[in-house]
Amino acid sequence: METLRERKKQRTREALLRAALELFTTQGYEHTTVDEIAEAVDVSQRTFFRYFAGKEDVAFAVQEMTEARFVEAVRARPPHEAPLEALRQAVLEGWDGIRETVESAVPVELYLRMYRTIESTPALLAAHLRRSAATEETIARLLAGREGVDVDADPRPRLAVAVFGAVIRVTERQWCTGDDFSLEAIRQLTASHLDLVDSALIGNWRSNQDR
Amino acid sequence: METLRERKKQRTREALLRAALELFTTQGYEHTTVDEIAEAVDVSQRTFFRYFAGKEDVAFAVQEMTEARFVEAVRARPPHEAPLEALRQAVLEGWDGIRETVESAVPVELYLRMYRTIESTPALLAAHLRRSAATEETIARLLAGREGVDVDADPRPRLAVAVFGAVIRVTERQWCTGDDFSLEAIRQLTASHLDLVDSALIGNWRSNQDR
DNA sequence: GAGGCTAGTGACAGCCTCTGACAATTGACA
DNA sequence: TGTCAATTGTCAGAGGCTGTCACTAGCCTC
Repeated sequence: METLRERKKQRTREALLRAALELFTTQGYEHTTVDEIAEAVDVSQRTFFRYFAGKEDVAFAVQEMTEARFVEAVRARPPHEAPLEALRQAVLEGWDGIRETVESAVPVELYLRMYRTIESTPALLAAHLRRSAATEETIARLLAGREGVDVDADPRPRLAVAVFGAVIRVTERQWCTGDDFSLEAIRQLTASHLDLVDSALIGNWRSNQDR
Repeated sequence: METLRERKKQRTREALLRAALELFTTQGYEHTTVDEIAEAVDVSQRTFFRYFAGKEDVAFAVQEMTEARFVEAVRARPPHEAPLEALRQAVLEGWDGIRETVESAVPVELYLRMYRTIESTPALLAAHLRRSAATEETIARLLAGREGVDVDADPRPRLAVAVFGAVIRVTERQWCTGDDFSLEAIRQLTASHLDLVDSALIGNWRSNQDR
């Protein structure tokens, strides 16, 4: 981003992104039109579509950054680590460094608000789940390669990653519907839920009601 | 469905459903317009929207029947059964009786084709995942009630159901991308994957490469 | 069995998302 | 400064979806 042109482009994109998230989180995704976003930044509607593939695309622009970071974190885990342990550490790392990951684009506070908007907007939740599925496929291939198994012949990598992803989704959902929207809260929930999986799968929930 | 009016309505709805699924599975979901579906049944576009909330809605009309059957199957499982065992039996029952569930609306063969179309169409896959999430919430409440725990205080019901759902999704995906589209194949895959979960979570995939 | 009532329908207009085509503008660079 | 290329605005249009309104066909009562 050296030339004036590139800087201008960067600024337009960022302005569109912030305006969009601000509008989405305040008046709702469905009740925000693309014209409105473009108008807020004072560009034509056509220009908006030159920067983002669609209304949905801009809603996930920041999530995309965090997902990429997560994949990289997994890739960077030591190879001797057990797959699920690597995933666990990678997510927790992700939450720890969420500020550095996100703040270059938008304030973390806006990111967290958007996170909740996604979860409470059917159309966005659907897109979020589809995106998660795609990420899971990436991770499954990553882990399979690391463990030296064929991802298409052995279903276990995909199964493990899918189970892990399921726990993450339960966590997200509980955080969004709870009342503590702090960063610490979701980090805590993530760790706690990952610890609970074994106990949950046993299914004898009545005996040890220590929670 | 006694009066002539009601029979006519029923026939129109069914005709729209079959025409839509036929078009979706042959020329693709995105490349099929609502006008086309309406035209195939010789009604106005407006009439289509009186029977179905939208293009997406008609694509899931049959899935909705099978999901309802699944929820009922879970509800009907003996109360002493462990949660995950109840879910396992319910899905397998679902596949066994899929003919009776579906055939009243469309041929099973069309249903299975649509299943694959959903999985390979991003927009439909997203909707499918969102719908699955909703079903999982229902099941979680069901199991929690059965086991006598509070679904909002104890995350384990939701965790268990989410893990189960994750396995089902991996199964669906593998079936759709495979080459054996038979009913028996998906039933077999379901059982096999459910058996593999424990082994997958251990994460030591290299040692016993018996699969 | 005639007439009123109502559900179902078609026709039309309009909003919103998204895309293609073309012209105008603005920065880059010699 | 003048030329070139990138960026943008304007216009047109398809497709999903909704509201409105008048009309028709089935149903119900007398």
